[in-house]
Amino acid sequence: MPNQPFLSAPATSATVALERALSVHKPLDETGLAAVRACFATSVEMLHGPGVDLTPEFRRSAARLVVRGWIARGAALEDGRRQIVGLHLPGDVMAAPAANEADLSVWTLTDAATICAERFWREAETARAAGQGVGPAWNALRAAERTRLVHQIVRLGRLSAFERTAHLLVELHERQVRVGLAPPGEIALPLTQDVLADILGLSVVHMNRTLQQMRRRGLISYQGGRVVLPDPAALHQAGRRVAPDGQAPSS
Amino acid sequence: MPNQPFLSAPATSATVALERALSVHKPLDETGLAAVRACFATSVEMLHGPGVDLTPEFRRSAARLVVRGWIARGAALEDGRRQIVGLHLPGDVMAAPAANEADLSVWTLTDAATICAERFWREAETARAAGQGVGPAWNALRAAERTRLVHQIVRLGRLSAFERTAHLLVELHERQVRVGLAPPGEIALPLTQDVLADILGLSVVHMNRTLQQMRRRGLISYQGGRVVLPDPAALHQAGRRVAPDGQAPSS
DNA sequence: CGGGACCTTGATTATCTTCAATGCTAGTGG
DNA sequence: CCACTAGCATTGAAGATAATCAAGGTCCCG
Repeated sequence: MPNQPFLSAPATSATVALERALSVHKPLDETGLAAVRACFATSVEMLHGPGVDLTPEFRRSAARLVVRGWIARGAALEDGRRQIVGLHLPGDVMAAPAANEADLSVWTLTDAATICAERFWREAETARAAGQGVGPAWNALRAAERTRLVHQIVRLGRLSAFERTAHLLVELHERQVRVGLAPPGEIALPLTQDVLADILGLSVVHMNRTLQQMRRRGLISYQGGRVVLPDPAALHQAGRRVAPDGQAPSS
Repeated sequence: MPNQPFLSAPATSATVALERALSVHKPLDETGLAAVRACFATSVEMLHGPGVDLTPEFRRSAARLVVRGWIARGAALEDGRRQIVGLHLPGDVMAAPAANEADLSVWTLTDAATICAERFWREAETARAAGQGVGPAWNALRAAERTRLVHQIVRLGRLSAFERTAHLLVELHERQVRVGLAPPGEIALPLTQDVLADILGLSVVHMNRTLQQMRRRGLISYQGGRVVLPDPAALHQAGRRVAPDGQAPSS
């Protein structure tokens, strides 16, 4: 259990995922591309094992780019309950939990690699205020992050366990397909049901049963951290309607 | 039911609440004060009745300052379910729902007055990127808004109805006391239990019973839109622990 | 007085949690 | 190679929490 981060080779291509994410809004030209890369030129990738608290990293840099792996941001209550607020995927720029979010922490869910993004953050924010360069794209990324928070609230507040699950999977699907992390109809999901439960505000047991229900209905199938969505549209529909407790088709 | 907004006198002092909110971080000097006021000098206050959708207003201006009244931002599902994502109080600057938040809407909960804040928004964002003028204060306000979203997620995901209610009340209390909207130990709460239920992801019936429970335990008392908190610390505690179903002390 | 908005109550049902096992698989050390 | 363990998925049973359904009740207002 490597609690101690390792250093890795200086990474010039570590920004590939970020470049893709920014390009979703509008493809970056050569100048923009170079500017983004320059922000990470002197930085060194840091490797983290799974289940590692990233708070120490954030003490040194207030923003980090996810190069590889899945990272969770969430709160842990005194009595052991845990709520994951959002997920960070490769290409995401994570801000350190703010001072008024002292109860929040950020930790790795899988093996992961991150890199300091303070310089990029500053430059992107400036560009945003000016509406120049990566500004609009960066703005779109930040807006998408906020929208995900809002969706999380609606999920937890008003959707049933079944709907929540479908809704989350659809969101992850769109998010991954958009930046090329997964082909259409598939999701990379290297998460235990335990973690999924903490995202969706459910108990592990109920999470398990809900996933079984979705499999029985043929909405999903999965193995080894890879989820297949035979009919994304149907799943999308399931995320916005109350799911009647239908009979299992098998015998 | 005035669905049509009225115009009111040009408002120079409409920014009082905003000035207070900004000053929480660091008192504004004369220059800063003047700069803020200048952003609203030529604007006209707009009056809205309760229960009015503000989407049309946002079509004309992407940001509005709440001068008076309570405003909700939330999503309505096709089948009638409704989840309020956040509340806007006097002094808040509301951004129009983003393009990727098409399912979101903003509506008044009480009589309200708003004013266009596009110019202020632009200037504040510039100041923020530069770290000058109202930049830091504006940054703090925006961070606080994000923190409230996060808290909302934790509430809905992992707190019981009782805890949720306590947690929300504590948050509203701190928020109002900070900007002088309520004296310590009190909260202005001009909301129906129906609306509270839509904030906390509960049914109206259960909302009602939960509030009764809190009253029976002496944690709150209220009448006419004004909640009294005899012991804010106890309420705060109630927001972070599972509430055992104790007996009512009366009789 | 009637109507509407809101609060309250009781009874019933559904959803979800908790508790307690069991099984499976991969990794580990003998 | 095999017992041994740890982490994860799964299952059944029981219980808690919250939703739903269906009435009343109160207050205010036209």
